[in-house]
Parts: sequence; structure tokens; C-alpha cells
Amino acid sequence: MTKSQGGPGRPRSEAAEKAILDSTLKLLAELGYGGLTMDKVAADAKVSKATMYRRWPSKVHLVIAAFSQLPELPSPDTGAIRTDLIQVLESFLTITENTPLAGVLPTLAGERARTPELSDYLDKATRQRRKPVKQMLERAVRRGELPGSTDIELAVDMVMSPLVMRIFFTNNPADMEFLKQVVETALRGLGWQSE
Amino acid sequence: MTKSQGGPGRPRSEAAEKAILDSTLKLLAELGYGGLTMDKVAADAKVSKATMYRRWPSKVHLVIAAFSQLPELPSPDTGAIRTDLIQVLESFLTITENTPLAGVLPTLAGERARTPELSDYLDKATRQRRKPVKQMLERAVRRGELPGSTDIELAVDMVMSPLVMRIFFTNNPADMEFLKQVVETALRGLGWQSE
Amino acid sequence: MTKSQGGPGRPRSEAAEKAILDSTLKLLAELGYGGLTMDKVAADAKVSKATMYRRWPSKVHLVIAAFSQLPELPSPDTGAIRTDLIQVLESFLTITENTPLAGVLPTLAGERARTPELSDYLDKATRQRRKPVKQMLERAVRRGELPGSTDIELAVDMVMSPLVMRIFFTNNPADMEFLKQVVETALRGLGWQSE
Amino acid sequence: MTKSQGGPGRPRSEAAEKAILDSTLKLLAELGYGGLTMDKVAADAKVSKATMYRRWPSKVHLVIAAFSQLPELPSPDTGAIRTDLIQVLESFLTITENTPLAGVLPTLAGERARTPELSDYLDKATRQRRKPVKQMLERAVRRGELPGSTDIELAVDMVMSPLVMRIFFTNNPADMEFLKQVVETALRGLGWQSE
DNA sequence: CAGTAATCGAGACGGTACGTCCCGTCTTTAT
DNA sequence: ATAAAGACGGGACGTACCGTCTCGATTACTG
Repeated sequence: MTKSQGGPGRPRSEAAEKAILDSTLKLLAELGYGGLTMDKVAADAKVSKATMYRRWPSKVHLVIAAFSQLPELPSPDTGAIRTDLIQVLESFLTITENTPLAGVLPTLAGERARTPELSDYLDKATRQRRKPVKQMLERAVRRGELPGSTDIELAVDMVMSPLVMRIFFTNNPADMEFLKQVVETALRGLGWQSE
Repeated sequence: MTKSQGGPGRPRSEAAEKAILDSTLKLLAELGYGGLTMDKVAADAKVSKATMYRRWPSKVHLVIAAFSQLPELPSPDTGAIRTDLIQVLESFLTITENTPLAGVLPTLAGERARTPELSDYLDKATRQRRKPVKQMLERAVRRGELPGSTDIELAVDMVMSPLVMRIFFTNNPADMEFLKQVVETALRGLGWQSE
Repeated sequence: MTKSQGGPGRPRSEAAEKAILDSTLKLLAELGYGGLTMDKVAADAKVSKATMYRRWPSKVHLVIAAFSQLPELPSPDTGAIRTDLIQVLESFLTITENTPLAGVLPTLAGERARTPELSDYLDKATRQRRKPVKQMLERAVRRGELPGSTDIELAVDMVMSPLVMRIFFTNNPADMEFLKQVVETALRGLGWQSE
Repeated sequence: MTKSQGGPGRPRSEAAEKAILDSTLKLLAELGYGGLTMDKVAADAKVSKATMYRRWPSKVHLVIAAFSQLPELPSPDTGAIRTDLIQVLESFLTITENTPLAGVLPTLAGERARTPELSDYLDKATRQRRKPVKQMLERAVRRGELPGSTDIELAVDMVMSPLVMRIFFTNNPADMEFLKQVVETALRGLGWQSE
């Protein structure tokens, strides 16, 4: 995927690439996945469609790439895993509830089911979203708040997925109350030793 | 939504309705949501598109209706919540991994984000999928395996959502090993008293 | 190609068909073949592109169909073949020189060379353009101005093609002077007996 | 248009120029005008597009240039205008019917209608194609087969254009039979005195 | 003999048309 | 009134081509 730099021919414009991804994110936030159009992106980024298709073979690929560009969640370090998690998940909640970006993720997951080739590509983006939580949990293990034997991936799933579930799939409220209960239930299940 | 039968005019064909839903499920399993076309369903069910749109106002509505037709998960009662859950989630895993039906759900969730009116409609389908697990947990509370104060909805989320997460959003394996760990971690977090 | 009327299903709109052909001719006259766009036609005729492609499989087909709609050349009957021909050819000259429609014909001929399937389709349009001249010549034979053995198709070619040649392929002027010389030379060659 | 040789900088490659024109003719014969692509020519001639556009400002210019490279028609001198013409027109017929090159000319004529600037450029090519016929007719005038007052340009049109007409615009056969009739009719019209 | 300048292949770029596809609606005739 | 059949408006998708533009690398004339 990376272009062997230094080869013959005009190099691909990094400016164009950035402009496309920026426009994609902007329009995605305004219009959601379904409202986003390749032509609209091209117009907004002042770029031709060919330039887009040269980099990403379809709309889905482009959107995933744009997603991967999103800034990481802020990852506070309060010294206690419980408050760390509550804070990071609260940001997660806020962001997801205030932009149409939220609805994009399930759509991408749906496309992934049809196009296995997208799997790895999308996974990269997902892993990035999980990263701050993962780091917190690793710190907690080092601090002794969680057992050394803790399965980190499992732990991430235990605390994040109930939120994701409510946000994307059900009508049940995903509020601060629920968030705290999830964190406490999960931590207790993981063998948490509060200080 | 139901037509008052007995009025003038030809009554709606129940056979057509069934044929449409069957074709929808069949094509959904073969092609996924994106590959499914109203024309293809009409052709497969030997039905006109008007007949479809007379019953459901859009493709999403039709797909959700077809989904709601899926049989409930088998809900064993072994007497112990741990084994109950493991069994029902194993069925869930098997079904979801062997049909493209899996990919449909996230897509529907994505549409829901864009069309709030779908929320309730989709929620009905989701609740049905959660029902067996919910019943198990209620039995466990009655048996004293779980505290009387248990928040059942939270409990359902705690055990089901990590699986859903892995199946839909990540490449991490959702296998029996993982399933058992989720059940145990969640139960422990919920204050489970094994017998 | 003709639709069996009376079958099931919504019949094709004759109004749409007419609107499309009219818009095509209008835009063809304004913009020429290269400037004509399927989207522009659709917009001007207030019709969807699907409606166009349902009738004609490509831009070339549409343009030929529109051409076939052009009104026949006025076909005066002065009683003398020489003046008949001069008048009809003068109209031909005037029309061809005052609209971009002229340039369209060679382009169509070029496409025909690439797509033999267009041959018959285009030929229909061409024959119509030749028709008035043909009728004049037939009248002249009946009147005895031309021999009974006259090959009419050859005769049409002899009088029309030098004009076409100059108009489309060369810079030589195609003026009244030239026109008259062509008519006289051709008639003499065909064994014309002036009264 | 010609670069003043001797200036500074790398001189233009004559090999490249030849390769481009050769590839153009080759591809033109295979694919016709519409199927010819600047990229295909570049690839076939192992040349960059810039090298092409440095020499000819557009695809049409290039194609016309390639056309002008075609060898002149063989111009026999049998001593009798009738047989001279029949022979040269037979060659013309053979060439035009056996290559898609035929279809190119009308297309160019179509472009000419849209781009007047092409007129002179294309005219040069056309004049070359007419040259042998013109020379024959001039010889015939000198020999006394045709009147001294003969308008040569008119005469060329009278004998060549009916053939061109049939080849390019109609389905009527352009065979030897037709060819002979055209020649005889035209010559008679022009006041031909057979020996 | 170093420097300058136009050329070369390769290939990206903006713009724009094409033809295909699908959704949800509408218009026929037949039950 | 409903059914099958299928046309309709609208609009996005992905492909293709033109003519322009940047690269780094040659290849000549010039100072």
C-alpha cells in the first residue's frame, strides 16, 4: 500500500490525500455515511474523483481510512483505574452522542461482513479506539489494582462493549449511571482490589 | 398497520406476505444487507414491488420485519446460571458465525442512527434476541444464585455485549474459551454465589 | 424494438420519448454532438437517465433516433427537374450551413464504422434525407426528362454527394454557382433531355 | 511548429515522432478513432504523453498528422481517362473497405465542424487524397479527352464523391459495377470525347 | 568541461461524461 | 381494493479519457 518513494513519475500529492480525508470526516460528521457522496467529497476537497479512487478502491475504504485519522480519546491518568475508566468512557459517550460519526461505525461493520477484505483494514481503526482503555488497564495491572494474570483484551471488552451495545443497538439509556455500574461490575469481575 | 379485513376490495394475500419475508431472509443470508435488492426479493418471491411497499414502507422496515421472524434462541434450563448462559451463548455464536445474517444487524443499527423512527421497530427485534438470556438471569435471581438487587438489563449487557463486540467489530476470536471467561467474569462482577 | 402493446405493466410514456428527442435535437443544434450530454438531455427533457437508456442503448443511438425525427426537406414540384433539384439542394445547403447539425452526421458515420450494428439504424435516417431528391428524379423519369432506364439511386448520389463532400470534407466553397454546375453536369451525364 | 535546431537543450527525438505516428496508424486501423486513446498510443510507442503533446496539441491533430503520412494512391497512366479513373478508384475502394481507417475520416470531419482551426490542417490531408485523380483529369484535358474549360475541382468531386457517399454514409453497395457507372456518368456530364 | 536548458519516461492530477444500479413511486391491465 | 408487471424520477457509483502537471534522469549545446 505504501508507495515506493523515489520511483519514476509524479509522486502522489500528500496535500490531496490530507484534503480528501479531512473533507470526508467533515462531511461524515455533517451528513453521516449514507449522506456522504464521493462527488461531494471531491468537490469539498477540490480534488478529482480519480485522485480518490487511485488511493482507495471504494467509498467504504475511504471512510475507514478517514476514521483511522480520528484523534485518540483523551487518556487521563488519575492513579485509580475506576476514575480513569469513568472519565475516558464519559468522553467516549459524549463524542458518540454528539456526532453522526457514531452511526458510521455499525455501517462499516456491516460492510465488513460482506467484504472480508475490509476486515483488517477496519480492525486497525477499532484497535486505535480501544487503545487508551487498554493502556489504563495495563497501568492498573502494574500498580496492582488488577491481578497480574488479567487478560487485557477481555478486560477491554468487558468495560467498553456494554456501552457500545446500548449506543448502537438498543434504546436503553447509556448514561453516567449505567456507565458507573458497568465499570464497577466489570472491575469486580476482573478481581479488582480498590486501594 | 393492519388492514381492517371485511372492507371492500380484494383482501391482502397472506401467502404473498410469507413469501416476501422468506425470500428476504434467504437473500439476506446469501447476499447480506447491501447485496439485497427490493427487485431481487420481488423476483424471488414472485411478487410485485407494490405488494411489498404496501406492507413495509422501506427496505429497512422489510429487513427488520424479516429479522423479527427468526426463531428465538433455544433457552435451556440446566438449573445453574453458568451452564445455562454458556449453552445459549454458544448457540448464538454458532448461528451468527455461519450466516451473513450477522452483518445485517450492524447495518440496521447504522440506519437506525439516521432514521430515529426505526428505533422502536428495531428495538423489538433486539429485545427478542435478548429474551432467553434475560429469562435465565431472572431464574437465577429467584434461585438465589444472583442477588435480589441485580439490574437485569445491565446483567444481560454484561454477558452478551462482549460477544457481540467481537463478532461485529473486531477480529479478535469469539470462541468457547472467550465465551466462558466472559460468563465467569460477568457473573463474578454481578455477585454470583455458585452453589 | 416495438413494444407489444397491451401487455402487463406500465406502458412507456410517449410524452417522455418525444421530450427526449426534442431536447436532443435542440441541444444538438446548440452544442453539436460533442457538447451534447446525456445528463443535459435528461435535465432539459425533465426525464431520468434510466428512461433514456431504456429506449436507446447509447448516446449514438439516441442521436441517430433524434436525427430521424428531423422534418423532411421541402420538395417543390416546378415541372422541370433542373429547377426542382436546384431548389431542394439550396434548402439543403442553407440548413446544413446554419446549424451545428451538419457536423453531427459525419460523427455518426464515424461511429457507424466502429459499430456495424448502427449501420441499418443510421441508414434509415439517411434514406429519409435522400427521399425528396429521389421523388423528383422519379417524376422526371415519368415525364420523360430522364431515360426510363435511369438508375435512381445512382442519380441521387450523383447530384447530392458532391455537395455533401464539399460541406463535410473540404474547404472548397459549396455555393449556388457550384450547386448549379453539379446539377447540370449530373443531369447531362444521366442523359437529360431538357424540354 | 518546427523547432529551430541548434538551440540549447536536448533535441527532440525523431525516433519518438515516428514511433508515435506509426502506433497511431496501427491502433487507428485496429480500433478506429473512438477506440484510440492517447494513453494507448503512448504505451504502444513506448513514449510519454508529454512527448506527444509537445508535438501535437490534441488527439485530433495527432490523428490528422498520422493520416497525412499515409502513402498516396497509386496513379496509373493508361492513356485513357476512363480506365485511369476506374483503376485509381478501385484502389481507393479496396483500401477504404479493408481498414477501419475509413471510419476515421468522417469523425475528423465532425471535429472540423466544431473546431474551425482544424479546417486547413485537415484540408491538406484531403487534398493529398484527391491529388492522383486531379492529375489524371488534367492529363485528360491536355490530351483533349475533356474540354479545355473543364472545372477540375468540380470534376474531381463528380467522380469521387458518390463513392465516398456510399462508403461513409449509406448501406448501398460501393462495388465495381457502381464505380464504372459513376465514372461513365460523370465523364459524359463533363463533355467527355472518347477516342 | 562545467553549466544550462530542453527533452525524455512515468505517472499523478482536475475535470467531466458515460453507462449501471437501486430506491421508492406511479400507471397500466387483470382478479 | 389488491395483484403482477414494469416504467418513472432522482441520484450515487465506479470507470474512462483528455490535456496538464510534476518528478528524476538524459542529452545536447554554450560559456
